[in-house]
Amino acid sequence: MTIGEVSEKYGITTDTLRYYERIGLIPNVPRKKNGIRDYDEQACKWVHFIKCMRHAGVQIEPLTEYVALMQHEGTEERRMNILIEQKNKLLNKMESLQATIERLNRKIEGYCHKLESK
Amino acid sequence: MTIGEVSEKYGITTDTLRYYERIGLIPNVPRKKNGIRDYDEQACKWVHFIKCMRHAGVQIEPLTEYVALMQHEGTEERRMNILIEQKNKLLNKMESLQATIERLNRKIEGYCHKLESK
DNA sequence: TCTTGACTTAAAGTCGACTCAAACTGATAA
DNA sequence: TTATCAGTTTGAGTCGACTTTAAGTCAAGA
Repeated sequence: MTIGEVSEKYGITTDTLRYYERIGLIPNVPRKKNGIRDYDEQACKWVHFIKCMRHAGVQIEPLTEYVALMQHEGTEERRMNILIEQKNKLLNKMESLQATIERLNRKIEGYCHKLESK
Repeated sequence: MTIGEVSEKYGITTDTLRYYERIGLIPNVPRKKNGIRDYDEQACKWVHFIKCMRHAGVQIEPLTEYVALMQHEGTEERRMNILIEQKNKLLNKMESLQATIERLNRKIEGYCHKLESK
């Protein structure tokens, strides 16, 4: 799979894909003889994973750390801890998101009444 | 209330409070004769609202627009629309957050089993 | 009176995360 | 054969959201 196809498939620009690879977010992308990227299933899975995490707002740094650890055995516990920490951050976000949505709903309700009664 | 007290109360640096005011996020902050800010209840409410919204990731631009509209009557519908749009964005975020948390949970589960069985 | 500390402004700097530009290669279609 | 297109690299530029800095004012305490 070329970089263009991967870009299409996951909705990430080729620039960003190359950038991610450069900083160590997408490991082991195979190349053809001429140096052109030829994503295999593994690489695609990484792209998908990273896309998902970034979309939820997980920072790049913990992700690069996790990806780096994946290249070595015996790092399972550290990897898990990274995932747990990030999950907790997302849970906190969920809460404040929830609270804010409710707050917005109350405000919106208020406007509905005002506009109706005119 | 001085800017220092407001900063303390809401956990926002004085720098950020002044920045917010400059770009129109906190309207009508009263001043003493010597030009020093003296936040009243109204101003504090704005600070609280903005803090809450920013914390949930609402962008500054729609917030400045909303704040600006609040200075004029007859803009209720436009204000409401801004709030609705932002709420929908937050709902989308919630969904992808939810999905990502579940994904992380499954991965973490996997590591748990691996580590236990050692 | 001197110093300390909280306040003031406007402009420049920083940070994370891309995004674009320049200068290149190599394959294919008109 | 020319030009078009997808790909390559590295370094610089951009964007949103602050954050720091420089250069000052003002009031209170030692």
